[in-house]
Amino acid sequence: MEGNIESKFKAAVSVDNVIFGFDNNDLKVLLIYRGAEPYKDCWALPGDLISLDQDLEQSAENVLQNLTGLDNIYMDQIHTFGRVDRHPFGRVFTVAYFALIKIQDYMVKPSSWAEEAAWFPINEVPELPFDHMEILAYAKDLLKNKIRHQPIGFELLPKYFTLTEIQSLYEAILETQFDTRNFRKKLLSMNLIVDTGRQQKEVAHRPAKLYKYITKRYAQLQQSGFSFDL
Amino acid sequence: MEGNIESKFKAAVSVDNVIFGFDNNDLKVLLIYRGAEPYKDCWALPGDLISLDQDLEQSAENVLQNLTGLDNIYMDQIHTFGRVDRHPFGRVFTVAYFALIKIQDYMVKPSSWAEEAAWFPINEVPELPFDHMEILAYAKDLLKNKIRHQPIGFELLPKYFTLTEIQSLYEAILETQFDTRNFRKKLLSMNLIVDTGRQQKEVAHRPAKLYKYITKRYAQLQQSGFSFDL
DNA sequence: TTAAATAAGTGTATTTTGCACACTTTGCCT
DNA sequence: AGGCAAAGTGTGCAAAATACACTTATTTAA
Repeated sequence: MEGNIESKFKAAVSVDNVIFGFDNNDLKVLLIYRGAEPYKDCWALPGDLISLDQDLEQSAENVLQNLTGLDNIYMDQIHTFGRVDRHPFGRVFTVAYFALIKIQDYMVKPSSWAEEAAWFPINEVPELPFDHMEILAYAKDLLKNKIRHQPIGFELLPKYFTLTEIQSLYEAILETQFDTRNFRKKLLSMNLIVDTGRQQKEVAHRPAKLYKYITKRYAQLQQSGFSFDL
Repeated sequence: MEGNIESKFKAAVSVDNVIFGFDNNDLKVLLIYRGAEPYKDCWALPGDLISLDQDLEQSAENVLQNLTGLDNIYMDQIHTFGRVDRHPFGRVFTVAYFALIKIQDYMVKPSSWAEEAAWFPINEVPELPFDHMEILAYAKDLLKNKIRHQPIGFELLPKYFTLTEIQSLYEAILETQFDTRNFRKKLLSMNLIVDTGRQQKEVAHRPAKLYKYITKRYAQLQQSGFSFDL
């Protein structure tokens, strides 16, 4: 390293993840219970300081991986927060990410938790430390916008899902109601999901057909100028 | 400061601005000619290291202000770049911003330049150092998406503009052609711009009407569930 | 076995929006 | 006065969005 950088410019940089899940018609966020200062014994967004030999993206993935044991997850950078006084121990910038996970995949192996963690319905999140409330607000907003223009809702659903499930996912996130017939017509006309021939089991009513999302299809369609919209 | 942060986490953070302008039917970017190492004597995005007592947003605004003398400019955070080896002198994260300026306002007082700077048409940008090419690509992309859903195109035009000007702005950024009649119909139906009664002067053909953008109107309409789309 | 309960699934008519398309007007210049 | 250059303007057709209500499949309890 030839021309070193003056220490008056040196700050810490962290990543914070807003991890979304969907379950029982509720959009949920995964929070951790802080075991160390500052803000010990508070619920907060999972995050970590970035060490100098780690790429930014990599750090965000590591936080997720350490917490959930999951890999190959949809993640997206949200925004970077850098108020001078946002951290009580010194100057810390934080780069916020969001991740969408299939909550069912995660629930089955909670033994991998490095720290105490819990899912909170998006409207029952406790007061969060630092500027995490602001980060969460940004994340919700981005999710709302993104889900209408990109087929990312499927990341929150199990591999096989019903049309009712995806509709209520959209309704939960966008905080609106859709007409069932119109919603289905539009969704199916995009040819991104297919009927698998399977059915729901063990429900106390007419079982719904199970569909799956065809990842490749979207990539193909995009070439031809197709744009997702719901 | 009670619990200090270990120095193994300390990196530098900079801001880099992608400053867009529109002139002569061309979308342009403002680049500076670097007078210092690294990459001395290269054209690059204007940027600066953030000092510890400065908020992130503030730093981005300062870079713009120092370069152009302009204030109250539309700016937006794009993305943060944090590859380990992106800077040859050490670990430097950079937060990229974009700014939209009325190029005419700027052109008249180039004396305020702190460094040598020049406008480059977006398709004639020279090879840029660091990951600035990647940053520029992100910025173009964001601009393309944003301009279709938010009335930010006006930030690139003079206070009074013609319908032809705004159409060619959209055509330049989106790299498409619009039908004049349909474009005008849609734009005018949003009630965001009004005919000022003024006219173009000193053109060798029928002078066009001059319109202006009503900032307040958009805020009002948003309340009523209106969404901008072009 | 039958009836009730629950959610799944399905079609049509109307309104709105998007899109294609070509000629006339205004003012300047020579 | 005639030519030039860009501004400005309306209609018809096709596609998409919206509003709207009943039938079907399965489980559970009488």
